[in-house]
Amino acid sequence: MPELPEVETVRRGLEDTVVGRRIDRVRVTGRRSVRRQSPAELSSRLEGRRLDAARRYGKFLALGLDDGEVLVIHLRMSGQLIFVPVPDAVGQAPHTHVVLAFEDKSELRFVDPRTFGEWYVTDDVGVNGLPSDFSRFGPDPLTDRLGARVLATRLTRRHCTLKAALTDQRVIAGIGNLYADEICWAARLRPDRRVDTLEDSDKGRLSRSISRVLRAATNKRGSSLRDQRYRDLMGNLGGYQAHHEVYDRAGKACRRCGASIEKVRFGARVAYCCPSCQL
DNA sequence: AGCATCACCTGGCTGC
DNA sequence: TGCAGCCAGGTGATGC
Repeated sequence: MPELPEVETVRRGLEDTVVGRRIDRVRVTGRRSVRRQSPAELSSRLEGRRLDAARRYGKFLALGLDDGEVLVIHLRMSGQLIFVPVPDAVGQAPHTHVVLAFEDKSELRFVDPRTFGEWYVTDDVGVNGLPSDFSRFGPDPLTDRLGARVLATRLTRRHCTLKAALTDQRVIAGIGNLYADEICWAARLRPDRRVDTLEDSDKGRLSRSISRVLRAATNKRGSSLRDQRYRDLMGNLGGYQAHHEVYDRAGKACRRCGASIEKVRFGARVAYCCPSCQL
């Protein structure tokens, strides 16, 4: 499931491939991927436009068009973008729901088995080139500075668990299930710890861990899990899975203290953590 | 206001 | 072997 490091890897791929290309034809075949507007409307607002910029905020992609509008793409659980330079040579993968065909015949294809992912075009764009309603999200830890003081402010008057706060996009944008667990381990804090019990020193470690884990994962081009679902635009796997400390490591030894990693369940979600060195 | 729960969806896994 | 049933997981809506 793509989170910030995976989406950032895809964004960089988009910058290297489709930015600068003009859209010739849009094919929407899936029923659910375009739902805020009709597929016909989406197509007519895209066809003839040139892609001018590939931006990202949290887990959202925002592709700037040459008329000022923005194409927003969210991959959600299983969405994948594939760049195909020579379409005739490559058969279309199952669950391909949207295709942008460019004037030079190359294609950007959207594959999404679980159909949670979404595409829409909006003209409600701020000066940063992002949709105005993205202001409801918290800071993006890769592009905004998220120091201990800022983080502490964003966590005040909250009584939820640390993991719930980390994955709440209104608090911080871009963190999901996997990286929340990895960040908690790096900060030596339990994911089910109540945020109102955190000391200043905890928040300091937390802010450093958020930045460190997300940067390291982005440098490794994200994580591909056992299903190898996540791939970048060119079909390459990510490399950060080899560096996971807790995620999907139940029963294995903590590489910091040797204790057995636990899979703990709270609320409707599951989290992985070390019962010994996370407090 | 803020927190918890649910709906959305389907490939893949578990267990009988 | 076959199949039913469950699970994952981000976001937004709904309920409390």
